[in-house]
Amino acid sequence: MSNEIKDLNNYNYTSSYNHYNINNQNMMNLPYVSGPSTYNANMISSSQLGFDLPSKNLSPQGAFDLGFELSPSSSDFFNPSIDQENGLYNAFNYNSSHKSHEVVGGGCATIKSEVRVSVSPSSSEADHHPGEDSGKILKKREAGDGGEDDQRSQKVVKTKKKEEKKKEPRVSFMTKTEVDHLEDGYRWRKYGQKAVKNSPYPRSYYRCTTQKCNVKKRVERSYQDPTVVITTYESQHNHPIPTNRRTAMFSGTTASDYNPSSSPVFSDLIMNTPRSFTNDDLFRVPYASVNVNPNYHQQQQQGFYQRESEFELLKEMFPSVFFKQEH
DNA sequence: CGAATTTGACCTGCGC
DNA sequence: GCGCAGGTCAAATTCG
Repeated sequence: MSNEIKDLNNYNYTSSYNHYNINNQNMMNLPYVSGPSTYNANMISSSQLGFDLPSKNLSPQGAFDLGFELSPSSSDFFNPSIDQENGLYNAFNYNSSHKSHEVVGGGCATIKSEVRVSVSPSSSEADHHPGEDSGKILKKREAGDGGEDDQRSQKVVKTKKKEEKKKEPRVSFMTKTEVDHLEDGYRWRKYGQKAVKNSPYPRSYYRCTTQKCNVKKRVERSYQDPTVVITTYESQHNHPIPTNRRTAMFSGTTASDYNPSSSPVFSDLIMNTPRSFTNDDLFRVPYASVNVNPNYHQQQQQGFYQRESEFELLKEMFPSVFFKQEH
């Protein structure tokens, strides 16, 4: 079975693939996860994010079930038929030229999927503490009132912010979809939208609507391939998926079923991310990616920041991915 | 009518 | 210091 997955995902292409640079942002060297997905009744009931794990760790079930709900009529995933020599660029070309709308009317169809994941320990904008936003607001309001005490407290806040910023984990996914905002089981409120430089597509900012949950996500479309949506999650959910979620995730997974160690919905990736990323050694550069592809891993061992520990880190980042495989 | 989205203004960090 | 870009706020608007 794992061989099947291998074939489906063209594991061979990974070496060049992993160096794909999207949007000229710092999300380069994105490790990716890929695998066949199953659409079932308008929902991914069993999507395999085939982390390129050592095959012994990769169960036929796939790395985990991807918790996105995708409208079959409006989305598809990366087609993993990649030119090995030219990497993902060719993947994009491939997709645009082949119009991979092999999707997926009614019933059930298995398609190939590909999602990239980037893990970052830092963020440009952190606000993982409830008070942070309010602090900002405070600043804003106080700017009008003035006051030296205010300015002093602002400085303190600023310093604290800086320290906190560095610890916020980020996870980025690249998904080939026509839907900008992918359902992941949680409830999000859009709080902003900005034009992105060099891109015709705006970036949308969402915040988890659950009280005291400070998870944010950014959604933007790649200007290089408009069919690719880059979703970046920041921080960790501190709550299960909302119970009354109309779009409860596959196989009836709801909050009542919630079990961080066993319900491998996409959201768990966030939820189970480590408490913090304080190990700067693991991340010497912003967005240093963790690539768990075995080939890539071997190839990059002589690199600067590809180390064994990164594999371990990813394990920690995605426990539901790794530990599920073990049995 | 409450919740969610839109959107212009504002804040912050960074490079020059 | 200035300008730019990213990120956030919050009033206005739209939606269900």
